[in-house]
Amino acid sequence: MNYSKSTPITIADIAETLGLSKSTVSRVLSGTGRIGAETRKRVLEYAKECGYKPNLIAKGLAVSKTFNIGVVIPGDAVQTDMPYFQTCLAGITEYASSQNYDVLLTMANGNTVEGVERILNNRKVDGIILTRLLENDVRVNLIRSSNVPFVVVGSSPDSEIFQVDTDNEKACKDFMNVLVAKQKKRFVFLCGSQDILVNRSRLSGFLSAMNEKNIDKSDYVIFKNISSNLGVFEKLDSLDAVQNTCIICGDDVLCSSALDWLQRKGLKIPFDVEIASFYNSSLLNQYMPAISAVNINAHKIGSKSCELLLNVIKGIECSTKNVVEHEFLFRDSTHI
Amino acid sequence: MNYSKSTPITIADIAETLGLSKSTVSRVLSGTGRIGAETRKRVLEYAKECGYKPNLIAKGLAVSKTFNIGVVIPGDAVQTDMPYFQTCLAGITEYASSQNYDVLLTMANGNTVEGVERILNNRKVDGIILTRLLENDVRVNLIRSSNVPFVVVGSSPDSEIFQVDTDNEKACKDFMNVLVAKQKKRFVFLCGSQDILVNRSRLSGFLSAMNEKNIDKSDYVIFKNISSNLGVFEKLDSLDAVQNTCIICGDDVLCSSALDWLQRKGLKIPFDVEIASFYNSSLLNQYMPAISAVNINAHKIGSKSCELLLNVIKGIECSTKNVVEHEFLFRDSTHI
DNA sequence: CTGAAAGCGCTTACAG
DNA sequence: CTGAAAGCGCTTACAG
Repeated sequence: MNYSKSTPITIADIAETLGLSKSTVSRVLSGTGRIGAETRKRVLEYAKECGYKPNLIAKGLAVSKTFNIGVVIPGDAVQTDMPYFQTCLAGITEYASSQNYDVLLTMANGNTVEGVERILNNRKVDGIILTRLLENDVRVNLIRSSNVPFVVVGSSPDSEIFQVDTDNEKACKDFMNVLVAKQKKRFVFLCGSQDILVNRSRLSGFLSAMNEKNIDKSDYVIFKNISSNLGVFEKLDSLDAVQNTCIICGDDVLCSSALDWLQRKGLKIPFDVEIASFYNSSLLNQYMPAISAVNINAHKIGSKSCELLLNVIKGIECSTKNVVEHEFLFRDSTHI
Repeated sequence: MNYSKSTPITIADIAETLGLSKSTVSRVLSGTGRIGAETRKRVLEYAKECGYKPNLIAKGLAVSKTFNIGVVIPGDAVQTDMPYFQTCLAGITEYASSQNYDVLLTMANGNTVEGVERILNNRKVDGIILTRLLENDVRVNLIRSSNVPFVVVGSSPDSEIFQVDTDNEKACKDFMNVLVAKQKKRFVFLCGSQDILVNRSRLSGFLSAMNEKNIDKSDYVIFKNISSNLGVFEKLDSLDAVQNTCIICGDDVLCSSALDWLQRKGLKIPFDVEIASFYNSSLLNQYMPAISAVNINAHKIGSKSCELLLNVIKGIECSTKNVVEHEFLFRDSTHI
């Protein structure tokens, strides 16, 4: 009965060898209730000595908690989104561990409930983080009706949903304002599908800056709903002159394509044309010269969302909108 | 006491309303022990009717299981590795759910024990999948001494470690054999760091094919330990003639760089030079023409490793080496 | 075939 | 400040 490996030590063991009751041992170990200084010391010392580790499952059963949070990430993330979600996930797991919580992972393909349903039925989590909200997301209804607390990574117009995101509109606007202030070039804005919320925000941000700075409509052109490499090529080919312009890319995929196009044309950055992106991911890391971009702190978005969730779980009053700061990277691809 | 939301129904509830003992209800619900047909029917029907869901935590406490597996993925995976691990993870989670298991995720940066230690201390998993083995991996010692079953995604010389992987050497050898049989070109092999096991295997595979087919040493050249874009450029620049060669890339990053170089030089694939990669990931998806490559089934590696782990946990005798089949994609970048 | 009881490892009123 | 007891929701010998 002494194989420490096969039978981890329990509170009962400690109580017995110390001649105390389980209640007392439990209380000092969980730091609750008033305990004699001497007793506390003995228990603490012995617990450390024998390497006692509480059984969280048992504790959970007793207090109706799991000390797990469920995280659902898109299983069908295209290559581009992945670095974002992966970094987010890193932020989440790090914060979770710091609070002695573990992460139960579910991958959901599209607007599918299975994974979330499982996690809910199995009752193995105290709360859920949803990392990509969809239009009419069936999963939020499901989670809601289960009464399990949840937060969303991203933005939702639903003001009752706890959410954390970057203020993309403001970020893009401010970024453009800096650019506009420092130079007089023609802007070409390449933007992705307007079905995606973040692309809309970026477009709004761009436009706000143009309006605020009174940029003449003839001094910028916007291409939206671009969805592919070829789309970018096509749009850029359609320009009468590209010299002396600054290409603004809605995200780093579009930016890669644009860079590809520039290279084929033999145009030099930033001399012939300047270029910048509204999202900086590792996709852009390789490029020389370095690309100016808005830098979104995915890691922090992750940890913040975890912190928020844990607070909601604890019943702490939380604000529903949470924004994490972005930063600007003005590098060699622009004259700033 | 009737708020179905706040208090999920338990076995005790069922037993009471059916006038049975908890034991009996438990037995029919878990399908163990002999039960009267009539009783079984009543219980099953009522359970379904009231939407009974077993509390896995409680069950786990009773039977000393968690119905969770821990998966540790590299937190510092560079962009290239990520699609591989992400796909693997998808395979793991899918198989796990099919067996009513959940996945506890840990991200480990490099040869770090923290995450694994947590997962072990918290005793929330029945087994662990390690998705990137390192030289002298401290984590395997840790896991071993904890007696928690584990399997590794990848290959290890340690024959006591349960592992699942593609047979990279064989894959590359066979791939080259096909290429050699169909054409007479000069081969240029670009290979990554020889500190990484998989790169060694690929090199061996390449060499085996060369030897087996009696290719003269003057008909191929090998560049190893290439670690960057520039490395590739440098090596390729050093060639006296590149026309009429077939470039074999050790992985898809090297391949991207090579493609980049070819484009800059204005060389046309497959007319001026052919090219193929020993690993096909989404990185290569974009290219026109499509790149011939060895296709590694990461999803299957994931699901297989999960299946293996679950079998090991059950105490089923398992073989320690497990290989999952690869396939060849001969596409337009080669004349096959 | 079914039930009463003890147990998994913890917590927490309730007494004292 | 400490302990005996009941409980979290399940399982499983042990009887019958």
